[in-house]
Amino acid sequence: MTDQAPEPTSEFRPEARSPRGFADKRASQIALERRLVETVTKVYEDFGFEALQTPAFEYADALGKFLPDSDRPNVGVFALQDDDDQWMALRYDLTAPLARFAAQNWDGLPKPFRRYAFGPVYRNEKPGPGRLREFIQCDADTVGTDRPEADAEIIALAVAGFKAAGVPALLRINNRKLLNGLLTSLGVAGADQQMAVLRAIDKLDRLGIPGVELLLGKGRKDDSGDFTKGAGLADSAIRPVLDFVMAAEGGAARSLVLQRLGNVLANSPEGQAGLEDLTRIDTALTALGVSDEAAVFEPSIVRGLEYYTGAVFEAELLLETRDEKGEMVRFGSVGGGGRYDDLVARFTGERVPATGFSFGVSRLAAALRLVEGEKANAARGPIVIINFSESDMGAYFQLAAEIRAAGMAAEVYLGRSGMKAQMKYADRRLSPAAVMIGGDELNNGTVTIKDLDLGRDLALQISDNKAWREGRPGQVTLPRAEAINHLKSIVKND
RNA sequence: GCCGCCUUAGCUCACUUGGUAGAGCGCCAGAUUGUGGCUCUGGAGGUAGCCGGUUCGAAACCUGCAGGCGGUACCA
Repeated sequence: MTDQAPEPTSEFRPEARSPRGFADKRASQIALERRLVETVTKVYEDFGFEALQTPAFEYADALGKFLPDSDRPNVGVFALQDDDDQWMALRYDLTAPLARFAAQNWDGLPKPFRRYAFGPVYRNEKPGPGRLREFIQCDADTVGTDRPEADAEIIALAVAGFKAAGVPALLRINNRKLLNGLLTSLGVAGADQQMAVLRAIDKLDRLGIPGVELLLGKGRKDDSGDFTKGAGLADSAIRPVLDFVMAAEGGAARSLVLQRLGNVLANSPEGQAGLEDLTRIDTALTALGVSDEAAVFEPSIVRGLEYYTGAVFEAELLLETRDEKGEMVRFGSVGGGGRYDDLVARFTGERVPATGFSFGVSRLAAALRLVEGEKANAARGPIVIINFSESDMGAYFQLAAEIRAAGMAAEVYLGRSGMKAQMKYADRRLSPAAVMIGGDELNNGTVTIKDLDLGRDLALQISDNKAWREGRPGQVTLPRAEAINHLKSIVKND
């Protein structure tokens, strides 16, 4: 075989693409997500939560109701069968693994057990904008106390987390007991009808009162002509539900919402129990310094249907987000949580009350990028040492090592392009400075340092190319011994 | 999952009733022996999402599939 060239026709060339719903992240986004995780976990630690990491995979039965069945093992989760035939699945949140961990280690844990966790979770479902199949969450949970004050503390924690991250957000709080009490007092008994009513209530923010009214009754036809079957409530039952849902109208303070709900739920014992919980949450929140502007009661918050047993809460972003075309982008909630008293019992049979909050790091980062723009979070590059000649490589590396030892990032250009391209490279990396050690500098014992930010600013006033080139804006030549100090002063001014 | 719209260069988009493709931006190079911007010049880059059909001829018309967007359902 003399011809070693590959035969293009017989070669398989895969298309370079990322899997649907999975995305690459570049430096600026990683930095932003890291910043969010760091600030939020700091707040969690200040509240006395300890770190816990659990694996990305769990046995599928530990993840709860989305068990892979033999026909469709991958609905909702990414599941695979281990070599011992057991089904494993990638976690879809951080709460189910916590329940498993708590059940497994219960006797050895200090109780109540307070832990935080962060990391990627995976959901095998239809992706969309701001909705990926892999994303980062950051959770804090308290396991082992049924006090409403534990819920209040979790809410205060979430509020503090958003505040520390510099993100304006509103926490909206409800209690499942209110919803259950309402349904019972209206005589809505069937599980299907209960769920239909809850789903209708959940859509208040999107469809408004008229839409909810239709969904509670016969049903609703949407813009695309699709018909959604309603809950089929009688008119006499729809009215109290609407009264209930409207209790928070007009940005009412927490105490006023409680008062209004007291009237709607006057003859429901479970509803009264829920109101008692919320009253204690309100008292605790006030003591913790969480105002009515930061956290409100909102009876239309429902969240997951078979999961939460008491308080539920959701965080809404108070920023106007627009995409590149200036179109409004609707972000869903950027965090949520609530009380789940039955999760650990799935493993032990013993009811262990628990409550927690999940901070939607990826979604929040996506929203912030839209608001702040790509450039705001752009990562700075290293100081770039221009490469003139193979034979002087030693001088370049020596300086690079010195710069790093002084605590700054540095890199010797290792491509094979000419000087112009190297300057362009440094520009594109957003480097603070480029350093030149050419023949002239080596002969004279000097270095030439160009402040790229300063040069960029000066260039705005120069239109003539010759003046730009010969003026060498932002550039100085100085003794080699002064290089580090000069670079320090440039980097410090960033 | 269901309904609707869309898919042409890396990106944003053109191409009068079917005659095998263009622009702007970006990228690379030169003008400028060792200088990122500006300006000018040149260059690379496309099996028109994929498969089939209609036709002498399809980017354009039709079927199917895939992907994207919007709505709806679901959302631990």
